[in-house]
Amino acid sequence: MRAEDIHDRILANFDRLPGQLKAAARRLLDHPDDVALLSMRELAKRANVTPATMTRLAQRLGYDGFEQLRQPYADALRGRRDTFKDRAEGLLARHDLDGDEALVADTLAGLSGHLKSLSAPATLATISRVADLIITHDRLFCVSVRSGFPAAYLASYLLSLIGEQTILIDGAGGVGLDRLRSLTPADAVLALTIAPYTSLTVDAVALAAERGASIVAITDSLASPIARHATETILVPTETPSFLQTMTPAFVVVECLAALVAAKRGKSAVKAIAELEAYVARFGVYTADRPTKRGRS
Amino acid sequence: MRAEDIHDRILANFDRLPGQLKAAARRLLDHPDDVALLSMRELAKRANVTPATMTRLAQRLGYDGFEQLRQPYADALRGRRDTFKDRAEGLLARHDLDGDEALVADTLAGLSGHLKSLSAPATLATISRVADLIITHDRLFCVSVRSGFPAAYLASYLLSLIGEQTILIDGAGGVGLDRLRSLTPADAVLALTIAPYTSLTVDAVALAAERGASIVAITDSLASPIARHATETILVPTETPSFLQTMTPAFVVVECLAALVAAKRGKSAVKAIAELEAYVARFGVYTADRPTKRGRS
DNA sequence: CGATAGATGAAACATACGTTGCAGGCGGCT
DNA sequence: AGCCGCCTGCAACGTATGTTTCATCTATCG
Repeated sequence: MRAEDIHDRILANFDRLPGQLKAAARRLLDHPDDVALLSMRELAKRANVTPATMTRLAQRLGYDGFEQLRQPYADALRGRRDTFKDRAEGLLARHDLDGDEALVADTLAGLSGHLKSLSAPATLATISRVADLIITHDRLFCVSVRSGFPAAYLASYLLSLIGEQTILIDGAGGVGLDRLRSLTPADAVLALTIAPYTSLTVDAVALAAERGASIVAITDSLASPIARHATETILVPTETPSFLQTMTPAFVVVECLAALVAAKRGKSAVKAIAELEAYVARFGVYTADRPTKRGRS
Repeated sequence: MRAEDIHDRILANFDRLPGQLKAAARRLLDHPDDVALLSMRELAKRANVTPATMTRLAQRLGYDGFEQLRQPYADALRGRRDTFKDRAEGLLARHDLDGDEALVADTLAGLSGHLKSLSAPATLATISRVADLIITHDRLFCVSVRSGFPAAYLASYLLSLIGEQTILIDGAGGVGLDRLRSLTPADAVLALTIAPYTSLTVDAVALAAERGASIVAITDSLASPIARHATETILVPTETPSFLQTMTPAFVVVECLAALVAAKRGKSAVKAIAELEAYVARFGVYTADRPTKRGRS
């Protein structure tokens, strides 16, 4: 039930309400923000009404008590962004109750909510700035290991595809951060880690900060050790109904960044792809078995 | 004093804060809405912290008590409500977004639609069957290169995390498909490629079919060369507003599979994670700078 | 007019709140 | 090693919360 529904319900019965309840109801309609942010007693005082009246209003509207009535107002203030909260009770229980498919459906619904939260104006603006930042720097070093590695790899892969100079740092072969030696202020670093934070990524950012390179942090909190050194920080949600965390929002951010850089580069990006494809085709990387002529990667 | 100022103040002192206060402060940074809408005790519980710690944090930041700290967060919430309402009214009128942000917003909207299409009953059922298939086989070989590689890596990483036997085949080091030599009908192969299809992946599937292994194909068409040999096929959409294709749906499918397998494995999955974390901690893979001492969110 | 059902306010109630004092524990310093 | 200082969890405190009870008041109808 949403706060607006409560308002509808109030208005439907408004004329039939006795005087004091009417005054109380009016207060809710006129100052919805107060409902979640003030105590019920304070609310009653401002409506010139006894505390008991507020409880009675809630009951008259069909709720057990005032607390139940308050909740929708709180949700409205949040912008109803937590999709997971109500179902985050254990994964195992859910599996027993509703079956596999319910778990998957919940996960998908939650991710959908996360994507929506990424389109908050502030995040959009940050992503756009980061795309510019990538374009205006010589090289982009992508750093991440473990769960964050797929996104870093994808950033490196896609941006290379469209002609950017990128270097993937994943600690493979035990070379650690050796490749960061050549960092200059003309370079940028894209670092990605969520709690628990990986040392390699954190060290890379610290080093990059020392060298004066620009730093883009994709992470889960402003308090993250990599966020505090970063030029730009993109915060990504990671909660799922399971105890595993999701990297999908980070992955999506990377895809958006690539699309944005491609758009800004325009024709030169398309040309870079065409060249690479021709180059790669000679080595038989791709099969001849293509479904139609439309596809490309 | 505004909530943002508080955040600045927190970040300025963050490194100097003792562990528990850090965990508490982190909660404020990451969930500012909760500060005004939840009780302090509830807030403390969610940060895995004693109620007293919250009071102490407020005092350390220069406030008399928690109530004083809460007020700015409440103000911020009231202020934002108006801007939210304004946006909700002209949501489709995205003209105010500049080109960059519109592109990102469109991409996100498209992905959101793709996620919804994944929750079609048929797809849900397939994913569930694949999870069972993984559990009932000895080992899982994850095969993919190029754009699909992140998803294959993630599958291998997550499933290993929860105790499954997985082997990642990515052609690194030029060893190609050598590791598939040991394939038996008791093994399963998770293969992933979209048009243009990569030879390595297609060859791997052909080989696996010969050997009688079970095959899960994540791909973009029933006509895909890997779909035709597959025991189970999961179709993923790949279109975006850009000329780049998206791997996000495939990535999401993998995360769902991992969650499902974890749920089916139950406690043994949790135990596997705990063991691995203890193991890995000895090598300093993770920094000490963790949000709480107990747990992952 | 008297009876009665509903509305109202005051006060009592159990509960949860935010805070504080205390004692144990850990790490850094001489 | 021994000391000191700072964290930290626990338990208790006084207070404010939301609810309920009860007595009083009001309005309506026979």
